[in-house]
Amino acid sequence: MKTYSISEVAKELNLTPYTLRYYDKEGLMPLVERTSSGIRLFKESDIAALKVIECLKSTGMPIKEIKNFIDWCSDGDSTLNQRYDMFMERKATVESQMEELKKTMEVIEHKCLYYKTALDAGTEDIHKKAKIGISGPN
Amino acid sequence: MKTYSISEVAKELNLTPYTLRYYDKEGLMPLVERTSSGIRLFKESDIAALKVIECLKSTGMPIKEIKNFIDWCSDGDSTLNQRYDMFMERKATVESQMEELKKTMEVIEHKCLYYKTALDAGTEDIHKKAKIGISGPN
DNA sequence: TTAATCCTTACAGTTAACTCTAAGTCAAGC
DNA sequence: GCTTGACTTAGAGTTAACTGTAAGGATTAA
Repeated sequence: MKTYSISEVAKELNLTPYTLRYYDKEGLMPLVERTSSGIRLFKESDIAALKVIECLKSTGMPIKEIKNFIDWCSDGDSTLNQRYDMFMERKATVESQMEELKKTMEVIEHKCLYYKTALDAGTEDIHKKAKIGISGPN
Repeated sequence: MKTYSISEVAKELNLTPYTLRYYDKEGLMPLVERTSSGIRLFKESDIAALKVIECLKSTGMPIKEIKNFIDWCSDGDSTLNQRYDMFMERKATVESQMEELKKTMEVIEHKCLYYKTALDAGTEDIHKKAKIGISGPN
C-alpha cells in the first residue's frame, strides 16, 4: 500500500509539517503508522481523515472538539449517536453560516452599486442630493 | 436627533463597550460626536457605519484593512475608486467563501447519512461489509 | 447623595492555532 | 561520506482581536 511522508501530505493539504505534527500532538491523528525508526507513514485513509478534519475546521469547530470526535471514532459503535449528533449540529451551523453569508453578500452588493453610481457621477454627493433629480430620494 | 450611549450601541450590535472603544482606538469610528464632557454620542448613522464594519469583518477582513476604508471615506471623492474596488474584491471573496461552504456542506451531509445508516444498523461495519448486501460496495 | 455609567491612559492577560528554534538523533539515497 | 529530510522534547514567539484591570475623574438619574 502506498504511503506518504509528512511533507507530501502537508503539500497536498496546503498545510505545513509543523501543523501536522501539532495536530498529532493534539490527538487528531491517532491512527498514523510509523516506520521502526519512528517516521510517519500516511496512508490514503489518513489523508481522507485529515480532509474531514479540515472540513470540520472550516465550519469553525475548534481543535479540542474535533479531538472529541476522533476519540469517539476510536471508541467504536458505542459513540455512533454522539457522532451523528455532532454532524447534525455541524449541518445546522453551516446552514446558519450560509444565511449569514447571504446577508453579508446583500450588503456588499448594495455597496458595489452605491460606489458604481458614485463613481459614474464623479461624486458621492449623488446619493445625498437625490432630491434634485426627477426620481426623488431613494 | 436621537443619540445612543456606548453600552446601548454595544447591546444592539452584540458587542461590548470595550470592543467599541477598541475599534475607536484603532481608527474605525472617526465620526462619533462627544458631549462637552467627552461622552460618546452615537447617531443612527454611526450605528449604520458600525454595521458595515461588522459586515466587512464577517467577510474575514482584518481591522487594519477596514481602517483603510474608513480613512478613504474621510478623504472624500478622490478615493471612490479604491472603495469601489475594495467592495468588488470583497464580493469575490464572499463568493468563494460561499463555494467553500457548499463543499463543506456536501461533506457534512454525506457524514450525516453515513452515521444515520450506521446508527440504524447499530454498527459502523455496515459500511465496511457492504459486499454482503445486494447493492454491493458504495 | 449615591449608584450607575461614562471617560481617560497604560498596559497586562487571554485565546486559538499555529510557527519556529534549539539541540541532538537517525536513516536513506547518491 | 554527505546531504536531505525525517524524528524527538521543550519551549518561546507570533498574530489577531479582543478583554479586562487599575487608578483617577466626571456626569447623570433617582
